[in-house]
Amino acid sequence: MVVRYDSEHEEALDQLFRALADRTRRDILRRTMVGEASISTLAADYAMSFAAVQKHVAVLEAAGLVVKSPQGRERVVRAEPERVAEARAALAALEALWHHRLSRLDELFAEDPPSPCKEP
Amino acid sequence: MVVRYDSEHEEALDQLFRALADRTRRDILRRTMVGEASISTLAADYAMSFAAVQKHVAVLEAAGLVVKSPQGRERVVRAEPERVAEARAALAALEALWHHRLSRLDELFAEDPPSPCKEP
DNA sequence: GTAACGTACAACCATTTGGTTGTACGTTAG
DNA sequence: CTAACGTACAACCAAATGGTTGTACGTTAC
Repeated sequence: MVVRYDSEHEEALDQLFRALADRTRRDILRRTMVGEASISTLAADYAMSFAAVQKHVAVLEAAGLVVKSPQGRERVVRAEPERVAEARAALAALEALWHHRLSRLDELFAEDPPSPCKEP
Repeated sequence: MVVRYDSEHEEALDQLFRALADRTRRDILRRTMVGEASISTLAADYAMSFAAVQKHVAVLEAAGLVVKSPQGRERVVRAEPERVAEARAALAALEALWHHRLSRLDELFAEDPPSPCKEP
């Protein structure tokens, strides 16, 4: 386990979190979580050009958070919840370090009973 | 509950996820989760200038993921696990939409028993 | 067949980001 | 006291980001 932190995985996390760091993209993600929608349907609700929304969807797709599939003359977008779960797992791993730290502190207390911490 | 999505909260999430979208910053976060460290201690391990690391710490601090406190002639950095938890909660909320969708599908199956889906 | 729709993609622009170097300032060690 | 250390901050630069408009192309409706 000396691999430190796998560069590919880190790159994937960069993409994941960057994709999540935009409110329009998070909103698209929410909407496509609830149910799939075409790009133009999505675009209709934002105060920006169709092309801009198209780019946001592309960013989400590159991050694996969303998949586009052709359906008639439109492309239908649906969210990929597993990918969101991956991001969440990465955060959980971060928090785990904290808990590990706490348990190290516990160890100190446990291994050091001769410490005179009793009340007088 | 018509507030759609609170703009301030969304801005905070933008900052949070953007701060997390950089491997150096995630690494700093990991290290300061395990135990606090001075900025120069942190900087020593990266192939970039001290000022660059200083900026990364500033981004983490602005996102609330880390706090700096003066200690002698150095500034000691420690992580703020609650903030990571907030980001994780936001992702969990996203995933919850997916589960909600599944339960809606369940409702359909439950509410629509007369649907003639039997095999012939 | 033609018009309208939905999408893709290129070119362009302003702003932000991630990095650099250089300078200044407080604190501690010797 | 002075030198070295740790930090802050400004100015600058290249590249990425988030947006625009314009053009082209396949599909559907009529």
